[in-house]
Amino acid sequence: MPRKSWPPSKLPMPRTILPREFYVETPDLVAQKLLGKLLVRPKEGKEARIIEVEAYFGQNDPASHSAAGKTARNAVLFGPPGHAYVYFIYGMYYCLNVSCEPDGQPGGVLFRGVEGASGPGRLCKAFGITRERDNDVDFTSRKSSLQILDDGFVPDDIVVTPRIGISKDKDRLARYLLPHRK
DNA sequence: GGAGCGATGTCCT
DNA sequence: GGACATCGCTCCG
Repeated sequence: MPRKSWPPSKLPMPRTILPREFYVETPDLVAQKLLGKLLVRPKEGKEARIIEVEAYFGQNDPASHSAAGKTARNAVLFGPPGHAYVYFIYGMYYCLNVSCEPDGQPGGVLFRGVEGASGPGRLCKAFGITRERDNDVDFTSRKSSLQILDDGFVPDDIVVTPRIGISKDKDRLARYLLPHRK
C-alpha cells in the first residue's frame, strides 16, 4: 500500500535552493531528480511543484536543440549548468529548460508541467516566462527571478514515456512524470 | 473524447 | 522555404 510522500512527519523541512552540483549530471538523471521540486518566482509569489519533465541530450539526440551544434539561440545549453534556457516556439509560446552537464557540454531538461499548469507553453504563461526576461537566468542564485527549491518532497513513483511533440527519435524514453494523485 | 488543423515568429539548411 | 520540444478550437462520432 503506497503511503503519502509528504508529510513524512509533522516536522517542517527547510526549503533550500538546489545547488549548481545538482545539475552537473546527464539530463535523464537531472530530469528525474527535478520531479517534485518547486519552481519559484520569488518576487511575484508564484510557485508550483514540478510534475512533468523531459530530458534532451546534447549528443546522439537528434530531437535536442543542441543536436546541430552551438548557435546564438541555444548557447545557454552549452554553458554552465543550472541556467534557464527559454525559447520561442510556434509563433506564440515559450518553453522553459534548465541546462545540465558541466560547462561546455550541452544538455537540458524541458519543464512540461507543474501543478496547476500542464504543458510547457501554459507553464511559461502561468509564470510570465519569456526569452527576453528569463533566458540565461541562474536558477541557483538567491538573487534570481527564477529559482528551483527543494522542500523535502520525495515522489513515490516516476512514470517514464517517450517525449511529446517531436518528430525524431520518437521512441526514446525520456519523459518523466508523477502519477496523478488520488 | 479524439483527430485534425490553423495561428504565428524564429531559426537553420 | 520548411520545420518547429504547442495550444485551443473546430468537427465528428
